[in-house]
Amino acid sequence: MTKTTITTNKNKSYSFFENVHEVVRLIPKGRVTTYGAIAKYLGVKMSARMVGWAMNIAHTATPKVPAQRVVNRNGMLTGKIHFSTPTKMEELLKKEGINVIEDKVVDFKNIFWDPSAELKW
DNA sequence: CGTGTGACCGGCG
DNA sequence: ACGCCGGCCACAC
Repeated sequence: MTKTTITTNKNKSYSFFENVHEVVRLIPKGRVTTYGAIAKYLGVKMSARMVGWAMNIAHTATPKVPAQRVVNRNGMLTGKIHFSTPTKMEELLKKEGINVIEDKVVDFKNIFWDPSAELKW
């Protein structure tokens, strides 16, 4: 669905968005990652903003992208505002076993999942 | 077609 | 130590 026509043609080169969404979907349950990590994995570590922008249309992407597993460098749920409800992101994370306090992931560095380190190409 | 923006990150003052 | 500003790429208007 979603005839938004990202690339108009079925070119083999997938959009940057598709790549980001795919990586986010690869995040194991109970783990979180950062925009910078995803950007770095995609080869654009400097452009972490693009990852965030990709998440902006995450709700339009299919299948649903677990954007709740993506947080900023500080482990804070920066993108929770863009969810259906401001607390939706926190609830989803808690359901996955991730404890969230003050919109921040508890023991973030411990449950941090680096695609570059785990996937290693 | 050109400009602006965007859920960030990192460096510099 | 804190605050500000620049930067990168892609999409929407």
